[in-house]
Amino acid sequence: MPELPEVETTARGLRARLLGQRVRSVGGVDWPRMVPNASEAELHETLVGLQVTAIDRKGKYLLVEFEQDRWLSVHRKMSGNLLLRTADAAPEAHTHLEIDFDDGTQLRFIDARKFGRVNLFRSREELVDFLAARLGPDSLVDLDEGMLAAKIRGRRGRIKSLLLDQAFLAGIGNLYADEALWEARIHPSRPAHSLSRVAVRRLARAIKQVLVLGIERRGTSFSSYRDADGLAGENQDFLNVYGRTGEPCPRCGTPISRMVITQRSSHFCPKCQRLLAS
DNA sequence: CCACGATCCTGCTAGC
DNA sequence: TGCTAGCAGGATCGTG
Repeated sequence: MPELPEVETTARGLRARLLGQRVRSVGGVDWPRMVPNASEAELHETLVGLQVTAIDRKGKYLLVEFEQDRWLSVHRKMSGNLLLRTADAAPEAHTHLEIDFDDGTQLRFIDARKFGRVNLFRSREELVDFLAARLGPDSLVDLDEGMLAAKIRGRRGRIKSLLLDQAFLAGIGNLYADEALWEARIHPSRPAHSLSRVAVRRLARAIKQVLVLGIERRGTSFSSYRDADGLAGENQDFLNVYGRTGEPCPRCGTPISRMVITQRSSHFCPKCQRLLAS
């Protein structure tokens, strides 16, 4: 599942190879639903001949800026990958969009589950409105203890649910939420407003830590995630709780528990992460 | 504000 | 071995 570290890793890979490249053609759209606001022909007509001027990330959205204030946003949801290949490389299954560049590089959007989405924007304002309607502050760039404390104030929902809410904080998904809560020793079901000031500080630091380490390890390849060059990350070798139900907590040895919160499995240590605690 | 359930998809796995 | 049922998950929308 691409979350912030996986999107950031991909953005870095694409930036190194695509900045300054000019679009030769856009095609391969075989599932129109994945591009809800443009047809393949519109994508091609809008982007052909334009240079890539920036690659950015906001939350889990990858953003590509072209000349003439044109933009693409890509959300990979669960199984989507963006891969750089040469145009004559062997085709890959589940490819739903191909962008060819002047130097022979081909950017492929590959997504077995077809949940991913690509959107075209014709101005920065359109893009900013789209993102503002969906995303809160970025959990890597904007997060600090004071901001988190202010946002948590008065929120009675479970802390795990809040961390998964992209309008609350953008970029955290199920895996990094579980890892951050374990690191901060906070039970995922704790009502957000019940966290002490010290606990909020631990959480802010833990979120930053798991995201930064995730990026240093080039993402978590738990299932299908690959970077722009098709390589797996390494963070899956360092997980403390996610997907480790029944295995010993690395801190105290207690078997890791699993429970469902907001329709999603949560992994935590029942001893280190008490429901009634500071 | 908050919880819950349904929806979208298909690869994978557990179980028979 | 071969089949099937169910799970996995991010975002969005509807209901209570």
